[in-house]
Amino acid sequence: MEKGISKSIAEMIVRGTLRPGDRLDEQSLAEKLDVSRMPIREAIQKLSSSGLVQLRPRRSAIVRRMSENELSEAFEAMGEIEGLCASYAAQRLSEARRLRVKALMEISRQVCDAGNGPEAQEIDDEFHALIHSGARNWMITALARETRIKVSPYSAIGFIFDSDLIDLTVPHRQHSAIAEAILDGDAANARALMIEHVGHNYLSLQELLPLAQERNGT
Amino acid sequence: MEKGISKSIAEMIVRGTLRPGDRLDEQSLAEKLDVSRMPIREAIQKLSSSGLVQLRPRRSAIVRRMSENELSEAFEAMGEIEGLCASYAAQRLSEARRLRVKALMEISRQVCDAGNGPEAQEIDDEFHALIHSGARNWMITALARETRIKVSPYSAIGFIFDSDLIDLTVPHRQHSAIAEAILDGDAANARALMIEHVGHNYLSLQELLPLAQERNGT
DNA sequence: GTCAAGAATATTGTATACGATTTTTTTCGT
DNA sequence: ACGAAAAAAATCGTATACAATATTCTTGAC
Repeated sequence: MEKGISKSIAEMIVRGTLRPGDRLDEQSLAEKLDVSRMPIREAIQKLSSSGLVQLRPRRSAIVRRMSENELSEAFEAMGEIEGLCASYAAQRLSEARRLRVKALMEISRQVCDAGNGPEAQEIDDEFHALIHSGARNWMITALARETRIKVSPYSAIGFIFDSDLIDLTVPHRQHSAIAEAILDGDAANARALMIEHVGHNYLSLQELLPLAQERNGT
Repeated sequence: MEKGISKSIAEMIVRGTLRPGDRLDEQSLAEKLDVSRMPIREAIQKLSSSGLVQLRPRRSAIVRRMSENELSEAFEAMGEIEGLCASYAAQRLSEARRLRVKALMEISRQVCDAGNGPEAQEIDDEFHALIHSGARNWMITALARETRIKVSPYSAIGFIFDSDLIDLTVPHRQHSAIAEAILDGDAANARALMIEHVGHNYLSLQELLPLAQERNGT
């Protein structure tokens, strides 16, 4: 693990080990990852640019914390970006990726029937990543990925799919509809369905966030 | 200038003092900015995340260099993002910003008549920044700004408006049309015109880049 | 018992130092 | 004179050290 300090820290944030508002103490991180403070500092700088971490001069950096408004706007932005990806993908998806989309939806159906939450989580990740890269524009792909990462500390990752509160058939049906539009080459529909999908995720999150917070004691 | 090392370096890149492919030697930068290598290293890390700088393990970082394909896709992405901003701005622009847009277009007309290149450059910057923030979504605004920065080393900044090869009335007319659509609340039109505008900028750039390269000896 | 001020502690920001790796220069053989 | 190998120089990556600032703890007055 010589080469991945910022990734290690990013993972702690995305996985929820470090939660929004938590201080990133350089020394304890240095001890935990068994390097000196310098690599930690550089990693934190990088993470601040990627938006996961908030720098405060002369004080500890903290995990980025979003207000309700900011979170709302973040999801609005994510809807537009992912919608853009879906629209492009509908027009440009490679044959290899078309096949993968079809296979993924079949797997998704089975996982959904089995009620396997963690697996559904992974499928959701791959589905969106597939559409990001399917846009066939490295910068749009990068924007979509970065946007997802910024939201991830608040988003589903780690507990939404994990809980019994969610009906797995809902995201599955939405994914299916998006996949169908993309495979049909219906760009406008793919975009609209994706925006709706992201919006729905935001509503789910609003319901579940309070529960998660009381469970963790934020 | 105690607090702005990464900004200093970013400016050198955006202004063209450092050009794509140039090495970012830590020691010489440290001497030039009169600090030790540590702050320089951290600044470079930050810039790599923002996309201006390309990190190469165990070798000097260099100013990000884009292939023709990458540049083309970058402009495509920029068109979509700025188009999105224009679309949102058409629906949400605050009264203060509406007034500023009107004032800016009047100034633009005068500057255009006078043939003042550098001034036209500044107006272009403010016009786009105004639309970015006019979208009233901090994340979309941030995405648009970052995208512009990433492209800036290749983009107009520094020599397009400066040259006699460009007809200042073309961007002026395009800006006017965009402004009109936004002020009319015509989101679809505002987006379409903005995408066309960015596309036109890309075409101009393709004509001018070879000239700039031979002038600078890349 | 509570609040404030000052001392002690902890933490960040930068400099210097040194080992590791890469790049350049030199040297030697053909 | 040209090319390859080895030595020298330069440069990056990390550790340690120390100064500057923030935070916490202690002490004392009301």
